[in-house]
Amino acid sequence: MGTGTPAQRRPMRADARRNRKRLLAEAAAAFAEHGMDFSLEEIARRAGVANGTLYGHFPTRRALLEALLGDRMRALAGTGEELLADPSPFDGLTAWTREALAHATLYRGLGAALMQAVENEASELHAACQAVLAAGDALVARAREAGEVRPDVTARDVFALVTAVAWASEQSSELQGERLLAFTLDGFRAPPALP
Amino acid sequence: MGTGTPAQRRPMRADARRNRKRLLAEAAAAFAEHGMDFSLEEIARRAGVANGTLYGHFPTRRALLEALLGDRMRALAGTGEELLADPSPFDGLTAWTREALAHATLYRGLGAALMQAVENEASELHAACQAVLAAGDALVARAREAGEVRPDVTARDVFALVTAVAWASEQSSELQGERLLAFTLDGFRAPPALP
DNA sequence: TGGAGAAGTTGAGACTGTCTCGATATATTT
DNA sequence: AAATATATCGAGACAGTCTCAACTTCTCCA
Repeated sequence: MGTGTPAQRRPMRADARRNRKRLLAEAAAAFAEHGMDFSLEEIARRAGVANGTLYGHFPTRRALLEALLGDRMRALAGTGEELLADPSPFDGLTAWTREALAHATLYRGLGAALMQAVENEASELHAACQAVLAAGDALVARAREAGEVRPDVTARDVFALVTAVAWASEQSSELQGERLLAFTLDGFRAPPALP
Repeated sequence: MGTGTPAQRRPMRADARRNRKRLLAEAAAAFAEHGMDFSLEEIARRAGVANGTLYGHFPTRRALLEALLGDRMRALAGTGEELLADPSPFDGLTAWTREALAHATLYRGLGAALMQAVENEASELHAACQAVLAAGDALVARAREAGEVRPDVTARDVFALVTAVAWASEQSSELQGERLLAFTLDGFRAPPALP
């Protein structure tokens, strides 16, 4: 039975691959429509497979959600790398956090999975998180060297706070999210040099 | 049947009051032990009442949780008022946020209810939230007048970000929470005056 | 090409949790 | 102590998650 990760010994059987794809597609649709609270049974039904098949591919609800999230994360890592080209390091970082906020807002409710994947090596998402952190690290390091952020800020801090802000703006409003992000970024900014 | 709020016409019947108290006590215990994921049925069983009785007092899981949270919130508002006596306005605010973080950490998982109660006037918690916001407002206003926080910071911003940080530290670690709170507070701090 | 065996699918049903409601019991009032 | 308002009871409807043994379909190799 599929483990969720690409099989190690042999490639997945053709029908299995097809079903997996359909399940993910339906899950994405349902998620976009109802947020976290969709029924797995319904996903299976809409994908035209039996209930048990879904569980074969994704043992838990979380596994399904995580598979869904993986692609997004990789995209975010990509954006981070592009933003290294931004002439202003701090602006680059700002733009990236804004992007991350948008991501997290789109995938409302999944922030928790994300935060835990960062720590948990066993998670399907861990690799994707590492990629995102690496991208963030590059941005933060560049801004630090330019003296634009406090020396003790890490990519992990940025990631955590942006995810937290996204969570908060889920609870209230997107506008509030923008506001909070602004304050947060100011907290990261280096105090003006004294000399 | 009890609505959750103290009855308006007559006082609650003696047995009802007793049961309500027991239910809350059991819920608090279960919550402390298992977090959000305890079964309402079990609460009823442990309180020695039938399932339906619980639902009579608290129509939804959320109602129960909110009732539980109310006391805490009032306590937090009280602490806020005391901290108005702190000689340094910013320190007072800092201490208050730390207190709030501890609260939110204790009541892990309830941040969402809190955030929504702020906005939602129909919520049982709304009044308690207002009290907290009022206390926060006083602290923020004092710090603002002393030129210690940015002029555009509101109590609501502080509340939202602290709750968000609490959420984040739930997902990873308490240590991380302290760190994030420090950055956050720096984001609220007024930039040093220029003249 | 065909058939053995691995890989995947199926769907009924066990289980758990939420919530409803008519019958029933208890407190309070007069 | 009867009348009435107020609560409680608990079986069961319903929905969701997840399991498993029987079955089907694919793949590979002779």
